[in-house]
Amino acid sequence: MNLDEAKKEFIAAWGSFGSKWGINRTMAQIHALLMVSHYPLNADDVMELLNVSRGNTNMNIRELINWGLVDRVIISGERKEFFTAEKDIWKVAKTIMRERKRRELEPLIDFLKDLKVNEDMQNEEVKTFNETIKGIKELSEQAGKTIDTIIKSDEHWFWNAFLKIMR
Amino acid sequence: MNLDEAKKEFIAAWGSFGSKWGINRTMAQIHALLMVSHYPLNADDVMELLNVSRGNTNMNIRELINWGLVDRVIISGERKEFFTAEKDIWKVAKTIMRERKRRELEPLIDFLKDLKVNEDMQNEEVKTFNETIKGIKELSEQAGKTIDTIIKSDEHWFWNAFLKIMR
DNA sequence: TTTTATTTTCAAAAAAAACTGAAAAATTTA
DNA sequence: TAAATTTTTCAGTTTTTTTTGAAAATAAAA
Repeated sequence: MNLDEAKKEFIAAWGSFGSKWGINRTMAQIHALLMVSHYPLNADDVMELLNVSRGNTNMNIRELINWGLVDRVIISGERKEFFTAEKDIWKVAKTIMRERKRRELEPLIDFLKDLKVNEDMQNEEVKTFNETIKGIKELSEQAGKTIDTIIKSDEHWFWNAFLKIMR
Repeated sequence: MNLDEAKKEFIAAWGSFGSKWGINRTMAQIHALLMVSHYPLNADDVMELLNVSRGNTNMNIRELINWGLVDRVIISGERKEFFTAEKDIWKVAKTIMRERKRRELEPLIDFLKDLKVNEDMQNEEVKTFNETIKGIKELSEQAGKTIDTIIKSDEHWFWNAFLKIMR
């Protein structure tokens, strides 16, 4: 397989994988394109390579920047803005975990904190409900702590430690 | 807050949380409804409680059964089928991890195995590309192994072991 | 300042996903 | 067996999400 074919396939696969996890296809494809691009690209490059409009390109790049997955790059002598993405997948994974925690897990935990039935608390059904919610809240909190630990950790340290425990 | 209000809020929240992770809202809501229901429910119950059509109810329940998140229950004397969902969130989480691994992670790993540029392999750009892909493949494999370990493990053993390592 | 280049916005269009409801199929009871 | 009930299917509809493209805003150059 040659480089261009391989890149194309990777971009398509990353787009389809992302869309199964609630990330829109174009955003995932732009991310993939920048991850495998040796040089920073500008908006026109992205438009041409992925066949998407200027507006779409602009909005999804901005969103990727908000996620911390893409950075603006200044190239001297160039008037247009250029963009790059981190290539170290471990760092990428940490960024995604941090953001999903902040955007989705933490709001869920806050919501669950206030969700308790105070009436008729000796009723079996009420007890079960409160326990189910408590279980979800605790699992979410534990997941949040785990993410924090992973984010702070060095890749090799983390996996080695994990494998040791798991043995 | 009373039980019915709390259930309603939980169902709405679970639906919205699910849809951020690529699960359709109704499917997540049916799952939530069954998780907090003290008794098995039939299709008519679900239709009425969530205000959705019979077809929608049927398809999403089937999908939840495919995921292993909902079970059919036979109630003697009843002609209709009834449904329940596991209430232990740890078991639920393990089921979801196992299924997402099987449906999404493993296909990605298989795809990445075949994705290698063999032409011009001393070229810097080709080298970088192959390394990026290799990194993604290795992280995915590691994630897969971690999921396998979690699935096999007992909840308390897992968290205790994890906390010990992480300290 | 004016002109040119670039980026951003957003209403409208297109595409994708989800949902409905009634007919068909399957199952159970009589 | 036929009748009654329940479940499933899926073409058509609705809703939601994504995308376009042109105008407006911004920034840089002349």
